[in-house]
Amino acid sequence: MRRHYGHYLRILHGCTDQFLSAAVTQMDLTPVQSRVVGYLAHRSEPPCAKDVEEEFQLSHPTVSGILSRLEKKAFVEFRPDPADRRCKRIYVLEKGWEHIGQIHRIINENEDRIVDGFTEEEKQQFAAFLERAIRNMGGSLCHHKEEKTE
Amino acid sequence: MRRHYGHYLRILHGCTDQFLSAAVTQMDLTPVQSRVVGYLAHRSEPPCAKDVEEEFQLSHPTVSGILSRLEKKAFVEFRPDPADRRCKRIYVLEKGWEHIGQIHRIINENEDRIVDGFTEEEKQQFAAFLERAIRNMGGSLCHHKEEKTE
DNA sequence: AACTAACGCGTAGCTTGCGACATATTTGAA
DNA sequence: TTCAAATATGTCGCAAGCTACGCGTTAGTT
Repeated sequence: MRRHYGHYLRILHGCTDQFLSAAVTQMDLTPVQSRVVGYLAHRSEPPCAKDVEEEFQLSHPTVSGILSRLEKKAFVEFRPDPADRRCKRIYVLEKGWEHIGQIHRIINENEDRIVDGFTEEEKQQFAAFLERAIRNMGGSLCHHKEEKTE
Repeated sequence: MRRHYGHYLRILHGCTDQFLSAAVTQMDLTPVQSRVVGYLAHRSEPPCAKDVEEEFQLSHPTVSGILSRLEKKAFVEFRPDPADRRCKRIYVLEKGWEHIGQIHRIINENEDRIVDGFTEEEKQQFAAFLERAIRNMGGSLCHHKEEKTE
């Protein structure tokens, strides 16, 4: 029996994005923007654009656009790295910090919703399947070493 | 332990799209366009845009754009439905039929790659997890009643 | 028959995704 | 030291995703 993993993945990704969208628009953020702010905030060292690219497996023009829109809305700010003038370090500003708690809450609710009704074992299996599939497709996972906990 | 299903889904969707992209660009198609042509071709009745929206769970402006680009490239053609003047039926043209075999082959290869190394049972579980997650997020699956087999 | 609601589609304007090309900086090797 | 390669970013132009709005057609109600 032929299954449609790619088709399902496309649809599921769309649903989760829509769900996230509904919850973060009130903060003047889009789904990806909220994820990026969440990532930036949990890092102890202010990352540069390249780090965001790797974490989210996105191309640099994509990340560049997301960050510049976050800058325009005063969620983040760029400051040159004195040690390497090619990099621009990304600093989360007040407007970003204000919403961090809610952003994490919303993202966590979203995660819980995806696997609602799953047993703990099923959740573990699902995550493992996703990781295996990502590796099959040549993707990589930066292992997200929770530098800051809140 | 907190897991990152949404993050993983985003990345996995990106990887599969890239993989598909590399394989279908030679036919002058994008990943979504190839999936849509595949869908249109396996239907016995020429569907209208609304059917595509439901099958792919996409908004109508998105589908409208995809279809008009396929029309511009002469993969498909629109003809008014005499019974309902609101609808435009979508007909696959020669240029579309030429590539159908290869499109299905590429999509199937893609599916196989996603679950490479999975046992039959794991494949079944993975598909079931995806379906459950889609329903959790309010999505629906048109049950894809393979009208045409080739 | 008339009117309203639901439906299918079109368009505008935005964000997000990409490849391709260009620029400036850093690093490493000759 | 010098020069090439690798690195980080900028920008352009496109496809794909959305919401919000509008327009004509169909269907259902009275």
